[in-house]
Amino acid sequence: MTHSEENYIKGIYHLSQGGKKAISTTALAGQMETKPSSVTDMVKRLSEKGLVHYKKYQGVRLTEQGTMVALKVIRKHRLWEAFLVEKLDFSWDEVHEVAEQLEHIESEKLIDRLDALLDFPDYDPHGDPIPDKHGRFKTRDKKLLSTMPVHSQGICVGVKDSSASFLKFLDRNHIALGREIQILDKEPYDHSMHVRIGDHTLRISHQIAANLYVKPNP
Amino acid sequence: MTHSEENYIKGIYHLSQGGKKAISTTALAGQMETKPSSVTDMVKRLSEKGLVHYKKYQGVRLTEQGTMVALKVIRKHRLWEAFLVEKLDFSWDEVHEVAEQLEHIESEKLIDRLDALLDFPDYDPHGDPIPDKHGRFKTRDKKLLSTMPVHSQGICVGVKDSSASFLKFLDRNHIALGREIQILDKEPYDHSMHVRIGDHTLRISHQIAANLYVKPNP
DNA sequence: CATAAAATTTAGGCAAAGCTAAAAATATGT
DNA sequence: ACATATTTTTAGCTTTGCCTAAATTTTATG
Repeated sequence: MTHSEENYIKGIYHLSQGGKKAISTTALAGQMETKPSSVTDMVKRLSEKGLVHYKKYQGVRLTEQGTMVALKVIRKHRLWEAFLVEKLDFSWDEVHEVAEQLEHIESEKLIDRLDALLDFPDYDPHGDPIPDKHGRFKTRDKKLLSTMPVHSQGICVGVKDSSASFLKFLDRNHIALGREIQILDKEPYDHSMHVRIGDHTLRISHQIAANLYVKPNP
Repeated sequence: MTHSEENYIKGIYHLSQGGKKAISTTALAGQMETKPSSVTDMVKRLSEKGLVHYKKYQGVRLTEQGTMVALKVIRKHRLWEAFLVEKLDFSWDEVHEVAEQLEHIESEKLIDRLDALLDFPDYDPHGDPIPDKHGRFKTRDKKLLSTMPVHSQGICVGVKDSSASFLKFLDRNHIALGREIQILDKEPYDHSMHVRIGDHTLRISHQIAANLYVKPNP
């Protein structure tokens, strides 16, 4: 498997999340930041290797085998992110780029030892689940902050957008995974909200609330 | 820089060790396990990028810039090897392949943090010096065991051949870096020798002795 | 339902990195 | 010194992965 092939597989997997319909060439081109014609080329190669189902003009879907490849790459990516944060003191907005490179290193032993070194973590620094070596992972009860009712509260457990700019915004506002968050008030007009994080409060736009996952308190 | 370019630069550096003469196309092809015609192609590219001096039929030499690139790749390679042994319990015969991949990861921060995590090691698991971030490294007083006189003794500090088979041989015979070694006797006929390692003795062929570095006791 | 718009594929090219076979330059041996 | 052997380069082809432009298929619209 080339790096490029692995990246396409991962791209298809991400676009497929929450829906098992075929992914369009254009959508995949968008994800991969490339041209549709390049996608067509690659998708044919992947199809010949049995990693995707592909019929002309019908879009693309991962095969069983392709899904396993995707989960392996994602496992590596997320374990490396955890390593960078836990062992090398990277901040959570710095890890993605480096993990994009590290995820292509081929060594089962390496990744299993890394897993052990980190004490078999279930989630990466952004709250995304880390598949185990068989591709299984824990899903957790979480909702976007924007979907929660006034006065409800919970624990911040993940981000939907993991861009550096969003993560830095969260840092500046003392919002970190594991923190308790409570919705004090919601503004119907623009859907902004007033929240309490730990012991101080702030106003949050809808865009922010729609990218932060919270595990609601029962 | 592509991985392939980095590998060629590293290959030229290794062949240049102990001698500043130009490296022949054939020699480099041997090192890179490729054909001379492929070497010619690559060497032209590297020359255009200012990484090597190259004149047709005259062989190739690293420029100042090329040498810095080589030292950076070697630094990464050796730091990763140290990491694999120290933190992930790899044995010294398992690290090379994985480090060949890891050495191409591009992130200054990553490599500096790794250096710190390992407490700024001077040598890798095979006893080779690790260049610092400016390309400087410590050389140490060492001789091949085969060149040392009868009754002399010293400490094992490195290997010339770091193939898995040689390293496994050393393991099986309780020869590890840091161990004291003493030459009890030399056989003039085949240059084999009788040595003491720690508190037991064994017979060693010339081929073994010619691949083990020892720091002689004064 | 015909036709325009959008999506997709094909065709043809390019650069990297390799290969083989042939040509050219250098080295070697008598 | 000259013929031969060896080394090195060139030329032309392959694959991967991308591109643009053109052709084709699907979809959407009046």
